[in-house]
Amino acid sequence: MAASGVTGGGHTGGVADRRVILHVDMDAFFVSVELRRRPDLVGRPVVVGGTGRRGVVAAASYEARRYGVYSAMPSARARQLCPDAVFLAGDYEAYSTVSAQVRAIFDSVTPKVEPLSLDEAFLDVSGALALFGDGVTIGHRIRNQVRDELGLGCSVGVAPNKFLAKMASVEAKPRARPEGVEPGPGVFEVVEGGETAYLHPLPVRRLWGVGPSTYERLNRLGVRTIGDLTILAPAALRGVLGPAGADRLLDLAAGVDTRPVEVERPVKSISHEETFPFDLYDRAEIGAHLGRLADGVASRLRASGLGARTITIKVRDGTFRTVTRAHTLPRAVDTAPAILEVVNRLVDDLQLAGGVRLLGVATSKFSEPTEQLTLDGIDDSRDGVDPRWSDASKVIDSVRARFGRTAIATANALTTDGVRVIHRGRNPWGPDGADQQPPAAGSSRRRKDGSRIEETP
DNA sequence: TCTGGGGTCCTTCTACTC
DNA sequence: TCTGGAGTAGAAGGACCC
Repeated sequence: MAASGVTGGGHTGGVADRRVILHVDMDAFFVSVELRRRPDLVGRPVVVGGTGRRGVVAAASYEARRYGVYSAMPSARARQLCPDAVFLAGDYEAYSTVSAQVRAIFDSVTPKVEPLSLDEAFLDVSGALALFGDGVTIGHRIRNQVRDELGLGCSVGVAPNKFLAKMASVEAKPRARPEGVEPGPGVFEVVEGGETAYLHPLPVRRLWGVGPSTYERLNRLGVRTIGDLTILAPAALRGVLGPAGADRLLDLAAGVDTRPVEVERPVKSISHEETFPFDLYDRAEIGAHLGRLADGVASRLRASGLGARTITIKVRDGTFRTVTRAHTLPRAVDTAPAILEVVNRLVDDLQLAGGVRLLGVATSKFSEPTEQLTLDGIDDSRDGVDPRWSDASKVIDSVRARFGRTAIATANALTTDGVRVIHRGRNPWGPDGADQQPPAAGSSRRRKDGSRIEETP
């Protein structure tokens, strides 16, 4: 097993008051799950993600990364860089199942687990040191268990806080270079007292919260490394990044991060959005998609026992320009018609002219869905929406629980012909290959000048 | 060659109230 | 009655993360 990299001085304080945080990051998680089912692909460049036009890469095997393929890259670009790669559409359900199995291993070490996504999590193991040994020992224990029980690889960062643990897990990872894949140490520790010695020589881009835009602004100030940041006048940094952003970066550059590992974080927004393989021009078809998106969001709200006061729409046009519009209701709602009522009003106010590439519906400002008492009794009219929708929504939920998500749909989710139910795109990383057929004859595809494109099926 | 989906947090601007 | 300042909430967009 690979040795752990250790930097900095010794520990301060005894075991009882030491804070030891692990960041566990699965290695090329989605690809690794696929390779368990397709062992014939082991050692080959494999890419998981959106397979069609407008799709993006969700994960790339280390062999694919040698060619410069990385996640979030447009799939078309990935195909160019690595034409021999095997492209697979993602299987989100399978990844969720395996993620739960990984989570069970974490839970066997400590109850303080904060998942960040399907493939990574923070673990506060401060209370487990007496039982299992120090952080590095626990890191190796988890790696071995994940490999032996699930046949997957992961990398572990060990440090006194979340930020440093995350930085450390990057050091622990394998590296893909053009000449080959180099295995990483597997476990890497940043020891208390050695934070700045470790951090300061690193490029400032490695800091959490420094993306392309902030990096560009820091570059103009002459900041190249994390150490450069600490000798800059704080006022200059605040002028460029704002007080909150500047103070956060300065803390991180000093290795300071007091955020606890949060086992349960309250949800602040629930949304659905979708990019279409072809731009939409027809208001009725756009309305049908909005109905479906509103229905999906409402369904998730009810499953969480939440109601939302703020409804936000997101529209991206053919030129990739994105606009959002929001409206806050006096009371919280959780039914599709109540959400759709607001959504349609917001979309109509936009006065769409060109094609629509993406539509999104988001909800926020949560509380329990409210029923207001009036002189006549309970008023559940939800801003003009028939109160019986509340009961109908419960019926929809129970039918779907029994027969599956697509067993029932509201009339809103019908196309203009009133027959075909519009379903969600199958791949969360963009329209997949099966979505690539252009719209049928008589549908809404138009040229940029607005004239209709007639196509035969 | 075009650029996903689901989130969070922050900044700026505006409207409103006291 | 008018005006200005402070505080707050909402709206819109940007940036970032996985």
